[in-house]
Amino acid sequence: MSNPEPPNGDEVDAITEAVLTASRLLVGVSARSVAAVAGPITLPQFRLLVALGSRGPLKLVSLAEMLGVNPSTATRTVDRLVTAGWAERKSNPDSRREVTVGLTPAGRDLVDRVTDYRRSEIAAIVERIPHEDRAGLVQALQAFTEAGDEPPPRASPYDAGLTKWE
Amino acid sequence: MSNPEPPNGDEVDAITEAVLTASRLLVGVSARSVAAVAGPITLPQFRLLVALGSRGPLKLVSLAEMLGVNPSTATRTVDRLVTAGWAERKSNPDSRREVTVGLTPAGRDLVDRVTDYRRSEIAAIVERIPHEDRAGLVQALQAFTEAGDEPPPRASPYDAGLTKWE
DNA sequence: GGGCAAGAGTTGCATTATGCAAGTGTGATG
DNA sequence: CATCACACTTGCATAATGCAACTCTTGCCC
Repeated sequence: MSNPEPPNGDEVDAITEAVLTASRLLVGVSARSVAAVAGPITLPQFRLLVALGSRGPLKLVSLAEMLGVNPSTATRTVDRLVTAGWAERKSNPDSRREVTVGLTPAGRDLVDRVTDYRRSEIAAIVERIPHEDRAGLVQALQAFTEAGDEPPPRASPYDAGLTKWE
Repeated sequence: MSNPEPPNGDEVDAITEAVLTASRLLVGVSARSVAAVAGPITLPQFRLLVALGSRGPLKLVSLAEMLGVNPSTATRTVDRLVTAGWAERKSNPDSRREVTVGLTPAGRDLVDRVTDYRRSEIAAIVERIPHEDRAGLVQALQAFTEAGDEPPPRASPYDAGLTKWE
């Protein structure tokens, strides 16, 4: 609010709108990637697998916290994933009141396939960007990401672009 | 795959990763915005309101199509929104088999508040970006958005950054 | 050691979200 | 007017969720 540059608010507004628009596109890519690859699974189930994939085996409460859901919900979602063969419960020898949940090979494979698909979708878009426009993109996006990562110091439950909401 | 530039695949990879990272951040912003403003409402309900807000009153089938859900789901979600006072059913005088659904003032207000909140969240991030990095951002994002908008010719059910998944 | 509070997970209960299939009107067509 | 396609709606079954109550374990204090 006290910058030497003349056009400040306007610049911020322009960037904000551009980001908002790009945001919609990216969210769509995430959505289609899960739908395309992870056929029979539901989204909440997939989110749980992603959490396990990025953070390794977790105890149930931590998992619920990461996903922002009630432990009871996590319990039952894990039940279904175990039945489907994508996750497994392991009893913790150090603390018998804790249950550790991990991915099975099939679960890890599913997560990898979706991530690969999403990466390829984004790459396909990037390849259509004119070369002269590409230069600033990496730097600009990194600056944006850095600016956005700082204030919300909490851990990211938003990995894989999948949140409880969108 | 037949470009004169030497570093091509690498460049694409770098941009892809940058986009993927930014994507997670943006998705988190969307999520928090809804959660912060739209207290009692559920996400599927809010998505429906957003669809109505951006496309105006719609008949039920169109609405379901936009949201990517079964018409029966749309019917029942509309039921709840009507009960809550955010949406209203209007019979179409031209075709008695169609039902037009629109926002009530309260519904429109809710959608506006969430959108404003999200815009302010993004603006807050943008303001933390160093000036020298801002220059390329608008152009880069626009190029990205344009590149991404072309091939998927379908209408955007992803408005408001809210999809059926994430 | 006994007892108690806190923590971890599960289960009961109620509501919402969803898809598929079947049923009810309505419109368009020949 | 008979029929077929469309636009919902409703029945049915399963998943997702939160809250509250309950069972075990652990940790801690006396």
